Amino acid sequence: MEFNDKQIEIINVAERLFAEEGFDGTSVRDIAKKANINVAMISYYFGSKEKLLEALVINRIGTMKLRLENLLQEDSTPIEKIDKLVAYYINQINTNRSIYQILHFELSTKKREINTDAFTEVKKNNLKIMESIVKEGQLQGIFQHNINIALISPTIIGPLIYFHMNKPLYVDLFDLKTDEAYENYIETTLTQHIQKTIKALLLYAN
Amino acid sequence: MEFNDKQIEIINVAERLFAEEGFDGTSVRDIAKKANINVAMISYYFGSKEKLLEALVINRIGTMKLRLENLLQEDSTPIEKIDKLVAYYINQINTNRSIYQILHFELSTKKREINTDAFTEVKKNNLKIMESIVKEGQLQGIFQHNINIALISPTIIGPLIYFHMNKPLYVDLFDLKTDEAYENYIETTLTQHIQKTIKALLLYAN
DNA sequence: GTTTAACTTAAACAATTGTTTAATTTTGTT
DNA sequence: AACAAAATTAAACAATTGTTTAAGTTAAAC
Repeated sequence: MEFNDKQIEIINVAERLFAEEGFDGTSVRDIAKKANINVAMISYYFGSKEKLLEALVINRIGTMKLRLENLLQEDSTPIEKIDKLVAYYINQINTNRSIYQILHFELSTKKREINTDAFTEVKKNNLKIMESIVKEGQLQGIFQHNINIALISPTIIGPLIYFHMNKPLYVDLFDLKTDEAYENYIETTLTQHIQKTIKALLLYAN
Repeated sequence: MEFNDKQIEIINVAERLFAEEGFDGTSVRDIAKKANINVAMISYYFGSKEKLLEALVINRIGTMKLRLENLLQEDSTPIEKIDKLVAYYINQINTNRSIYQILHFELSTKKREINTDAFTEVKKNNLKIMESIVKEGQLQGIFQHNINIALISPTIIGPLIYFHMNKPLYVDLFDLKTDEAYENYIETTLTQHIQKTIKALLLYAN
């Protein structure tokens, strides 16, 4: 599906508003106003508000496909690969924060039936990559063997999501007065913490 | 604030619907119908839909206060305490799943301004308890020292929340056909994984 | 038994919702 | 310049929203 400039603008505005106010908390008139278009254009271009959500989801997931294959081909150690993978995950979620927020809400509620197969596919693909890295480390005798590989992704992404969910708390605890300080904390301290956690699990846990 | 039976029933129904459909996705008529009361009763008892949400939040957080002090007083090892704490966290979130779902959405969106100070307080209290356990372990020379204690809670709760968010994925991956199998997986395998993760972090990471 | 307060109801309220209509303007093609 | 298609608009639409009203019923106090 190809979108023209106006459609892209509508999608961008919708993404921001759906993430900030929720799908049901956003009216088509809100979107129209912020996108400087007439309300009717949403139905005209997308058919309905719900189909706009679909278009948004499909469009964003399409650009979300991880290109991690190069991580595998590099001749770095499994540990280095884990570090890179974690950093990549975190960066991925941070740069696509809005759509993750939207999708996670939609996944958790029974309200709408949006097709998240593509989202699931992305996750299953990530799992495969994780699997190959861990097994390589196990073959080399570095990583432990009793590892539930499918639970590693939640152990990486979960803390980040939870951190975002409780932004006010952590802004307070770590004195992150500006958005920049907040983002910086995630990129440095939180990323390192998660890397350390995953490596500890793979290297030492029994 | 004391509630009579009818008010409690309204709050219970509202909790379920707000969690399942979102606050904005739930109409007062939906609540009234499921609670077998007249719509006007909601305004009559709570003032407004939004104040019903407030009442719900306050009421639930009130019963959420952790009683973990006994964990500290017991003469068990720091490692045992960590295991117990993780299990307690997981149980806590599972038994209060709906209100957590609601609160986390409200925390992530700018839509409404609900007072989450009590929620923050619960978390800060949990952090204190975590701090005392970790420091005890460090004093005994068991736990590592370069630990960011405030990031341990996200490392426990995050994976669980993420697991719930992606229930369809994990039901598929682990073949959890019934709700019972799903709950059982969390109580056993996921809990153990998280315990293992935290212990690895505390014992071995550097 | 009467009075008062609390509860419950159906109906009405105005505002907002997503969507459609029909008319007009813009754009591109010949 | 003439035409057709696409884009844009304001207005209208029916439905749903949260809340209020005013009349009614029930329960408790005296």
